[in-house]
Amino acid sequence: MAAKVTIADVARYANVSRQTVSNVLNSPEVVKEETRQRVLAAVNALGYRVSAAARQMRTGRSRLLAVRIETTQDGMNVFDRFLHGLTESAARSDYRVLLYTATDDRSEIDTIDQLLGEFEPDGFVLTSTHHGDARASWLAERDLPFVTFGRPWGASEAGHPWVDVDGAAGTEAATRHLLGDGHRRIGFIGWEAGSGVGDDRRAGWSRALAAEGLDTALTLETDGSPDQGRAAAQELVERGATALVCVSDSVALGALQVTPAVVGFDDTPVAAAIGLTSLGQPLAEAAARCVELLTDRLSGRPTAPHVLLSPTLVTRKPTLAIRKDPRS
Amino acid sequence: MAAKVTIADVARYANVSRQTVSNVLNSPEVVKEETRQRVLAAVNALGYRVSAAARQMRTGRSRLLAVRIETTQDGMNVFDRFLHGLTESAARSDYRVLLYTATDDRSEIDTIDQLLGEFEPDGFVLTSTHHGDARASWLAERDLPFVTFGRPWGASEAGHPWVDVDGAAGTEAATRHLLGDGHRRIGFIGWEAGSGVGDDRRAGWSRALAAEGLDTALTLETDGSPDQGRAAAQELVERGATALVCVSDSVALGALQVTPAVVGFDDTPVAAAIGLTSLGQPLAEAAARCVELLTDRLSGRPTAPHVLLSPTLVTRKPTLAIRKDPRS
DNA sequence: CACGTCATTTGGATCGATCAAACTCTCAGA
DNA sequence: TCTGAGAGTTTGATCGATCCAAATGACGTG
Repeated sequence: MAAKVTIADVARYANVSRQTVSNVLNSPEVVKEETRQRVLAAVNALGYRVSAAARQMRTGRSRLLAVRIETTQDGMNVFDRFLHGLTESAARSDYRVLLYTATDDRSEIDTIDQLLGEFEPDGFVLTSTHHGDARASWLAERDLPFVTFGRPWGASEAGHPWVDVDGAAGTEAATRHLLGDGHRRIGFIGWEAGSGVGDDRRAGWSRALAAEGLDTALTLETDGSPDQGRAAAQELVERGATALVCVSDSVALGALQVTPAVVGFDDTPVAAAIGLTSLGQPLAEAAARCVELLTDRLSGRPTAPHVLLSPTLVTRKPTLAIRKDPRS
Repeated sequence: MAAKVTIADVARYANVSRQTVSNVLNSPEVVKEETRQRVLAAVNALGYRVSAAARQMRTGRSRLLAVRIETTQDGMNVFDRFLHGLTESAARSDYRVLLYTATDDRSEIDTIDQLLGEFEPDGFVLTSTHHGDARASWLAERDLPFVTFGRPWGASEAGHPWVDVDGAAGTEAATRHLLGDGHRRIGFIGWEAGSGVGDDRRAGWSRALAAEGLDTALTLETDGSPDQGRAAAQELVERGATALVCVSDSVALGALQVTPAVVGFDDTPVAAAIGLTSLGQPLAEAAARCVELLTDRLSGRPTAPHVLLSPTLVTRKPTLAIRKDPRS
């Protein structure tokens, strides 16, 4: 294990003071070019790296962003790709991602509170925003830097930077795609009303149909499971639907057992596997924007209030469908 | 933003010295019970939390574990669940997980080197071990604490703690399961020889067949894609196979388009979605064991050299199969 | 009653960086 | 020649915890 190289070692090696080394790294413009070169050479020669702990102690900045890692449920989600993008974008701005877990809003707030005392992350990224999100208001009250991936769905939580993907635009595009294929009776399988994300996605579908003067009555609510998706699809088909737009790939998976003209949401690996047309979120970009909004705020730059990205329809032909006679 | 509470504040409040507060938290046995109570009360009253930075500065311990977040490829992997388990287990031992990305072994080593200089993680968790893994030897040479999830496949990399799931035991169980269903000609679709994981999984299959005196010639190598899985399945079925054990769910997905008697590996969401029987890894436990091995080593306790866990066969009935006439 | 022992508590130094303020030159202008 | 400004560099203090060595106090013993 190489001995720790401190700023004092570099200073000695380059025949300058500690402060000058610090200046070379943090405010190079105040240092004479010749000195700067000499110090940089010393830094390289010794393999010096600033100690995050020491720097944090003095400046109060940790260069850490904290993110909650979500529980995976049925695994048909999008979080892991977002997290990967976040880690990469953060690294590009010299930030690192610190993970934590929580079971609900309340425990997440407790964890955030604890982290603030111990590791003092410079910023937080919240995902899965929802109506009456206690986390956002908690952070906002304390004036702590954070971004949400997911817009604030309640009025009271507005006013913080966020990044989101335009679900309504997505389902609208999906519905138009089905209209283009000649479908006239297109249903929507959603979640229970009241979820911001779900309602938004339903709105896009109904907007597209309304624009054509078509029936927007063919919609049902589910708990999001494939089973309920299948049941809902069954009923909607009986009521005359020939195609279905779904609030998620999970629901779409069930629907696909009833009819092939189905569009899902999130473009999960499952969609790719079974040939389900689905709406893909630009997750790497969403993550990059989150980091951008946060780091702008952290370095005092003016920040965009929010960013709304568009999903992309990924069209596929179903390769798998319900097996009528399950053997083995 | 609540003002920072330091150990000195607590000391003043409880009418003791800083050191006594520190002792209450770190070596309670040297403090008189009554004092201990008084200090703890002060800690609660003020909401004191140790500053990780200050502690690290003095002790050299960061209470951080660093893990590389893998790229997701086709998303049919297991890493996100492992990572979640790791974060939870780490938190239970008062460690936090720090993420980083890397594109290959070399860049991962560079990143680790950099992290060591800056954030000084106390330990590392390496995943996706392989033959001639440069990362493990690099860390071992420097005597840095790390665990791998995945055993060391080369002789030279042995000697560090690891946690792994017994792939051979898994495929052996899967093969026996198929034998129990009456199959006699069971094929194996694997990866190119030379990958430790892949060879191990093939070995379990061949062991089970050999034990019954059956033919172990029905095996092919692929690049792991569903397409090649499908092609391999086609050929093996033509050569007489009635059932197939697969090295991954991805390959199995392709194989399932040829015959329904297929077993995959990893029990990914895709397997659940399409009703693919698959071998599930005990990821939460694997993660917990990784943390255990690491923290044991970090606190000087004797550590188990390694841990080998068994996968579980999750049997399902295919709900989806190849669609003969793809409409829409 | 002085003294050693043990349990408990304390003050000062320290980790490695940055802040704030002071210092040293050099050079232009009075 | 002296002064002042400005560029460039240095010194000392500080962030909040823990290490170390030493002080304090209670208690039993010869």
